[in-house]
Amino acid sequence: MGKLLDESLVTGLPPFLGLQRDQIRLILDEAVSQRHDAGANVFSEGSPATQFFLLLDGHVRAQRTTPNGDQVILHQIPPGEMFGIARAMGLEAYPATAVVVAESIVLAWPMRLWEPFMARFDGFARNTFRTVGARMHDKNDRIMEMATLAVEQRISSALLRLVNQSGRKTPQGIEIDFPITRQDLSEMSGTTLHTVSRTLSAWEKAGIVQSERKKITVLQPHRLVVLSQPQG
DNA sequence: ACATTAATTATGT
DNA sequence: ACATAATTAATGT
Repeated sequence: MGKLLDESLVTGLPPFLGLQRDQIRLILDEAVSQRHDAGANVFSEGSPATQFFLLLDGHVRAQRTTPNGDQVILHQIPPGEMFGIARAMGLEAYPATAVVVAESIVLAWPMRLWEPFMARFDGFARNTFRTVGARMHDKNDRIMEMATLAVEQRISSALLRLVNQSGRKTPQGIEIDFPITRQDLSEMSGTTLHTVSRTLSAWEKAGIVQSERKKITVLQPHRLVVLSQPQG
C-alpha cells in the first residue's frame, strides 16, 4: 500500500477533472490507499476528522445512531465520490459514521492538506462545491419527502435514488450494485423493515421489482416513478 | 394509514 | 448448528 498509486486510477473521476497530470501526481503522492472489508468503519461519528477520503471501489454509507439506538442512513457513497470531507463544512469531527457495505478501496489524505488542496487545485475546489451542493439538494428533497409523502412513496423514492446512483444494468432490469436489506431501505425512508418487506413483496407480485436476499433489481423503473408521486 | 409484536420460514457461513 | 434476513398475520394507535 501507499506509494505506487497509478494516475489512471483517478484521472476520470470528478475530483480530478480539469487537473494537469503533474497536479494529479502531486495529489496522489500524498495519498495512502486502504482496503476495508464489509462491516468495517472507515471513521466514526464524533471522532476527530483527521483524514478525508475518495472511494475508488466498493460501497460506503454514512449513518448516524440516535440516542435510542435507532440508525438513520444519511447518505450512500458510490465509487468516485469523496467522503469524510468534514472540513468543507467547517467541522473538526466527523458528523457521521462511514460504514463499509461492500469491500472497498479508498484513498485517504491527511486533513492538513485540505486547505492547500482547495487553494491550489481549482478543479478540486470546484468538485467539492459540486459534491456539497449535490448533497444539499438531495437532503432538501428528502426533507420534503419525509414531511409530505406516504410510506410507499418514500420507499419508491429511496429505491429510485439508489437506481440512479448505484444502478447496474442487467438483462432483466437495473440492479442495485451493493448488498441492501429491507432494514437498510427502512432506515433510508423512515419506516420499518416490515413495511418495506410488505411493500417489496407487493411490488414483486406486480412485476415491478425482483429481489433476493440483499439484492434488489428494478424491472420497471417508470412504474416506480409513478408510485413515488403523490397522485399515483 | 401505519407501527408493533410475534411467530415462522429461508438463506448464508 | 447458528446467526442473519425476509415473510406473514394479528393486534395496536
